[in-house]
Order: sequence, then structure tokens, then C-alpha cells
Amino acid sequence: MFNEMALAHTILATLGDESYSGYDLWKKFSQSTKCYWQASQQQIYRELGKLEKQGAIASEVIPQEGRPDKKIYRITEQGIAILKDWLVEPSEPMAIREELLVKVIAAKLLPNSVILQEIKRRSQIHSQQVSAYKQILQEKFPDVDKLSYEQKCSYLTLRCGIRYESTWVDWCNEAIELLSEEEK
Amino acid sequence: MFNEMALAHTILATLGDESYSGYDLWKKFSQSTKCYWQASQQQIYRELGKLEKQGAIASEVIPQEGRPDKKIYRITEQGIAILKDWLVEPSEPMAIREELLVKVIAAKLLPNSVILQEIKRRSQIHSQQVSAYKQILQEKFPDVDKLSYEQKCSYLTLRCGIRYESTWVDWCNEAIELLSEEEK
DNA sequence: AGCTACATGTAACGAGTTACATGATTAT
DNA sequence: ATAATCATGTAACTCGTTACATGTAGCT
Repeated sequence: MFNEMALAHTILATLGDESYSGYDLWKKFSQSTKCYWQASQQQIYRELGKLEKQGAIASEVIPQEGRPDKKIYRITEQGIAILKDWLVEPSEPMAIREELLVKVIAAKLLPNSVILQEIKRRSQIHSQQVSAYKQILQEKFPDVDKLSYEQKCSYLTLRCGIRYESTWVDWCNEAIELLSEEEK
Repeated sequence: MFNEMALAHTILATLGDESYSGYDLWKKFSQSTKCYWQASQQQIYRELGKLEKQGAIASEVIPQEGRPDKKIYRITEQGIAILKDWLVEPSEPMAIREELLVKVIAAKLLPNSVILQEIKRRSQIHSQQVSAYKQILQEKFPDVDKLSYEQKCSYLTLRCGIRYESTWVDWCNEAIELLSEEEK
């Protein structure tokens, strides 16, 4: 039942640090968690429902005035046990499915400018993401030499996000340079 | 019908260069295509079936002796039209879902050595992938200055694969160094 | 008057994974 | 003997996306 289901494990790992509502989890997933796990709001709500049924998390409804009630989830002892069991198993690298590169393979079907424009657009997106992650890094970890073990781990995921996005910017520049030589 | 379905487009793009059987496509997907699109044998067969029904590709059965017959697929005019329509649309960056980083977030639950061992294992995997891609690059593109437009495009996907895998090796080394300082 | 943020969900569908099925040839 | 390679497929299941549904508060 818990052989794959990595979204479930990501939620458990996040709830391991702090309790969240579905909505708050989704916002967190849209910011810092984004650099290692992406999930939609709907996916998160569905997974929270499953996890609660299985007893890995428990919820408490917080009534609010003028706003819909909140359901705050916390991880249970059973949830922690599930996480620990999963931690010792090896994990495969993420599968790569990158549309832009498929388009590069088919690029010859259309004028050079079409793919070049798309690569330039993507370069901007990744550039902005680098800036966003760097800002989070500075805010959360201003002094790298004084981090606890837990903070170091969180810091490393952000470092990975920055490396990943920077690599894309570099590749885009290489591609733009190589393909711009053409007078097609 | 063709708004997403990026595996279909990847197959169409691959068949744009050369005709392949399902089995040959799968082998190609396990080697060079792997650096931008991963798919299992079963997925490829299913997608080929769909694409043929829709008229985007056509097949020819090649009888073989001592071996099962081969079904060779080629792209049709309609398939090329579908590819061209898709090429001009913008594409979003791939969603990131990396189990190793989730494990890093939850790493504090177990002794330091558990996550360190896993990161070292992953470092080796990515290292080997860098070597594999570099070898393909040297074989297919020994002289970068003399590439056709089409070859440049293919070359760039491999360059992206090398950059991606190298970045992982670098990150693993950073993580090992930072987390080894602990005497936990 | 219309947009964004807050807050939680259901339903349908498309994409990806795993297991099962068949059967000959070649290499160790 | 047994494993790997060649070659194609079906079926069941889980995961991810998109559309739909509901309703208040605050901002411009």
C-alpha cells in the first residue's frame, strides 16, 4: 500500500516539521517545496483524505468567522513509522519528460525563429526561478555556518533547486548561441 | 485530443527522422531519448496503437524467420501536421518530483549514515550516466563545428542530459560534504 | 462590478506503472 | 540449465490534470 505513493510521503515529511491545513500545504508546495515536489491543490486534498483514512495523519477542525473552517492535519505515530520504513529503501532518479527538448528534436519542421523564441522564453522563466529560490535561501538561511542538522537538510533542497534552474539557464544560452548561427 | 499527450509527440518527433518498430523505439528511448523523455515498453506500444488509429502514423508488417514479425511504423502527412501545430505552442517546464530530496527533508528521523549512503549511491548513478552520454556524444558528434541544423538540435539534447546529470553529481558532493560534518 | 485570496471538496479523464501472457533464438 | 534478447501485446491499478461546485471577505 505504501510502496510508491511518493506524494503521500512528501506530505508526511512536511507534516513532520509542522501542522498544516490542505490550503496551507498547497501554498507551501507552490513555494519552497516546489523545488523537489510539485502537486496541485486537488491532488493534495485527495491525498490528505487517503492518509487520514489510513491513520497516518489526524485532523482537527478550526472554526473561523467570515471564512470557511480550517482542517489542520498533524502526523501520527503510525505516519512517522511509515516515513521511517520508506527512508531506508533506495529511490530511483526522477523520470525526465521535458517537452522543450522534444520540440528541439522536431524544430527543423519550422523556421529557426520559432524554437529560438521558445528557448528564450524558457530562459527567462528559469532565471526568475533562480532569483526566487535565492531570495528564499537568504531569508531562511542567512548564515550557512550556523545551521542545525535539520536546517542543513532544508537548505540542501533549496541549493538543489538553484543548481537545477541555473543549469537550465546555462543550457538555454548554449542553445541560443548554437542555433542563432543559422540563417534559416 | 492533442492538447497534452506529449509521449505521442515524442514518438512522432522520433519517427520524423526514421521509421522504427515498437521494440526499436523502446531501445532508443532507453538510450539517447532517455535524456529528455522516459517511457516504458508498454506505454510505447499502447501509444503506437492510438496513433495508428488516429492516422498520425502507419505501419507495415515485416515477416521474419526464427523471430516474431516486426511492425515498422512511419509518420504520415497528418502526423507531421499534428507535430507542427504542437511546435508553435508554448510548453511548461517539467514538473519536479524527486524522492531523494523528500528523503533529505525527512532524514533527521534516522541516523545520518542512512541518507549519506543513499546520496553516495545516487552520485554513482549520475556519474555513470554522465559517462554514458559523453560517449554517445563523442560517437555521434565528433566534430561540433561541422554539424547540420538537424544534428545541432540532436546534439543539444545530449548536452542538456550531460549538464543535468553533472549537476546532480555536484549537488551530491555538496550534500555529502555538508552532512558529513555531523557526528550524529 | 470584478478580481484575488481564503477554504474545501467531487467527478471524469489522461498518463504512467506493474503484472501477466506467449514463444523462439542465442549466449554463458 | 538459465538468462538475455527479440517481439508484441492485454488488464488492472495508481497517479496527475482539468473541469466543476460553493461561498465569504477585501481590494480597486
